[in-house]
Amino acid sequence: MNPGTPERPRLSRRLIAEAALAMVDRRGVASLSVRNLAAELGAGTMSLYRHVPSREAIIRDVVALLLDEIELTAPAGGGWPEGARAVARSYRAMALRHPRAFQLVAGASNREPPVVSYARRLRAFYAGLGGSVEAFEQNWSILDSFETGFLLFETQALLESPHEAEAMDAETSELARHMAATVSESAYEAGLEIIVEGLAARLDRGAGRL
Amino acid sequence: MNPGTPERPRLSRRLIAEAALAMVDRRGVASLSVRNLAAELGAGTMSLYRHVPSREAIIRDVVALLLDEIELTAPAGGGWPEGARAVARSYRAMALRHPRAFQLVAGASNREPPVVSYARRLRAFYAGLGGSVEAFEQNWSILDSFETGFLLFETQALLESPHEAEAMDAETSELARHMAATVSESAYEAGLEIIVEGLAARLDRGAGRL
DNA sequence: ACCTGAACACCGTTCAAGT
DNA sequence: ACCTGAACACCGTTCAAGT
Repeated sequence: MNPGTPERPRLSRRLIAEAALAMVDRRGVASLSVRNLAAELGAGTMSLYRHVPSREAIIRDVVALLLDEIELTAPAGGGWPEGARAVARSYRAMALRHPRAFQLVAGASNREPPVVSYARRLRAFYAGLGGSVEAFEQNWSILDSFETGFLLFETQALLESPHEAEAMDAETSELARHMAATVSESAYEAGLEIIVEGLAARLDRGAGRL
Repeated sequence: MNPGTPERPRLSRRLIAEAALAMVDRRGVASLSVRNLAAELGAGTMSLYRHVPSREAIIRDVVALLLDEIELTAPAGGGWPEGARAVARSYRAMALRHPRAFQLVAGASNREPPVVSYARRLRAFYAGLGGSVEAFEQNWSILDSFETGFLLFETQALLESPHEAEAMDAETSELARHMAATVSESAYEAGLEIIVEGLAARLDRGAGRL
């Protein structure tokens, strides 16, 4: 049992990613430094570089963890619109679980391996729903843009406590309050409905090709 | 005329913001350091702090410059839908002029003064169009989320040269190409049309309240 | 062979010394 | 009074010295 040695689990790329996500969730992206992370893991700074090539790679791994939390399941027989709604809700649930980390998802390039592999999962999911893969590929960016943009605003609003009305005049703080109130579950659902119905109508008219 | 002294214009908050935007446009957000910026302006690092309180404040000023580039004008008599389309196109034109800087706009909090004052301009613009200010406030986040999310993807795609297919297998690079192709002017117009029409239908049904 | 401390080239910002 | 260089407390990463 080697008593005296602390029971710290052995370093691995996965463990580093999980600790990084926990750190971002707790203290924000700015606090994620290789040095802080190593200290948190009880390791020397350079030991992390045995498992991971750079800070950027750690962030990519965090994005992969977050995208993996999105569940791709839908009620049977609902077709692609019901599938799109289910994914949108699972995406939002992930964002609200990780409001400080969500900006990493929004900022991730579509070229990064974790994003590409999420796109692959998503395509297979739509194919399994009986939808046209081609239609999915032509239109997913419209729905995804709305979801990502909305959740970026909503997670930001979530993190800003209302006590910040310090140096604001009455009209400004009223406007700020109004803006914060427009990002809500019902607004998300309303936008989702408009786009899903709009895309369905376009596809029915055979105008799905951009 | 004081010959021998270089004809460098005197430092000001505005000049610093403009130089910062130029630097981000040219070399990206990561390159924007107070030290680099001061060197570019031919000043000592600490001289900037006479005009601006922090790096974060400089970034806020850059966001203000970018939001000021969005033109709020619409063809007369078109009502709010025509106004929304005009703003959306002007927003996109700004984003494409500043693909590297756009992430600063997307990442800006709705609480920051430049964003609040842009919201104020926008509200006045819609009011002038004869639209209901209340309906605008209830629904702007849906349209704005789509636009911001889409432009975030499009500006990212714009900056990634296609030569990056290095370590990708054939299927992955094909998927990446597909994803990049879905962010285009016609996709933006399609999404815009779906949302504007959807919001118009909701408002006609009196369901504008979220 | 594997691990990691020291060192390098950067940061943003404080503060006191310079004019 | 105004300006700013030196210094402080950080970064990510390289590299060579340690085991």
